[in-house]
Amino acid sequence: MGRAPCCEKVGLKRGPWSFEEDQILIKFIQLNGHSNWRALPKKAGLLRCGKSCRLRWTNYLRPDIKRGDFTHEEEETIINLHQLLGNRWATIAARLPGRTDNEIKNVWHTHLKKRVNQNETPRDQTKPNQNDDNHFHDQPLCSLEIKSDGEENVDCCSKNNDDNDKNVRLVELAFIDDFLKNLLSEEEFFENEWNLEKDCIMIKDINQSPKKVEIPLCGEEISSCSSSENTDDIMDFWRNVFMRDGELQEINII
DNA sequence: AACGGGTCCAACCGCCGTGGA
DNA sequence: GTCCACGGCGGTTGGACCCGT
Repeated sequence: MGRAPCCEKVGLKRGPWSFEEDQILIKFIQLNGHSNWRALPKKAGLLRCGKSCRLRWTNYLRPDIKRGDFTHEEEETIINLHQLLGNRWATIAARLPGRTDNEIKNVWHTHLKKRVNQNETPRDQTKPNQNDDNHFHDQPLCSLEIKSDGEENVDCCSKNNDDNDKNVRLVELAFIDDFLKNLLSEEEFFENEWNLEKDCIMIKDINQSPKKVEIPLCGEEISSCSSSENTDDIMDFWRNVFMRDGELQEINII
């Protein structure tokens, strides 16, 4: 017996959404939020399954969705991040406010993939796994050392950075997005300004100006961190990020 | 105008991770 | 520890649209 369907499909409408359905969904979410997608269609009076409602909202109806053609900068960002991250559309989308993973996935398959294939040089083709979506995982870009006394040291992107600083920078940015999203709400993440400093991320909270929060990038000494996160939390977070994303290639017990 | 092939993109499907009971 | 519900994600599909013949 197969897995039970995500929702009772009998009697539910499928296919393209009508204008009226869109309006019902928008109004309901504006009034009540979307804490429970499964229950939402029933409460809102929509003959759709919760998943369909969530998809419609996140990919089309959300007020912060940016419509229209991708800019050249956005396309370059997608190409660069895809080269590093593979088909992790949600992570790539996090670097492009207003763009959805679905949209990025579509633009990749319809435009960018062809362009990248056409622009490939013989030198690129000599690199191993160049065309493999997951080749990023073949490269140990980060390491975590756990010393015998319990002290840990996350060496962020310490490898492969002599020959490609740009790529390393992009990897850092991808990690930082995850990092900040873990700390901030979605609104804070997109509204607040943040900069990558030499040893830390500086976040300028626009709602509590001129407060700044410093978050160390690596396992270096934390001297001026005003965040509520303590060292252990930060180290745990980075370890979890690396473990989860598969980037952690080494755990050295010294 | 009609047809057929190619392209685009919204929507669906199924799997996975997570958190609560 | 196990089960289940749920949200999120990436892969895929199908229909609308475009364009050349």
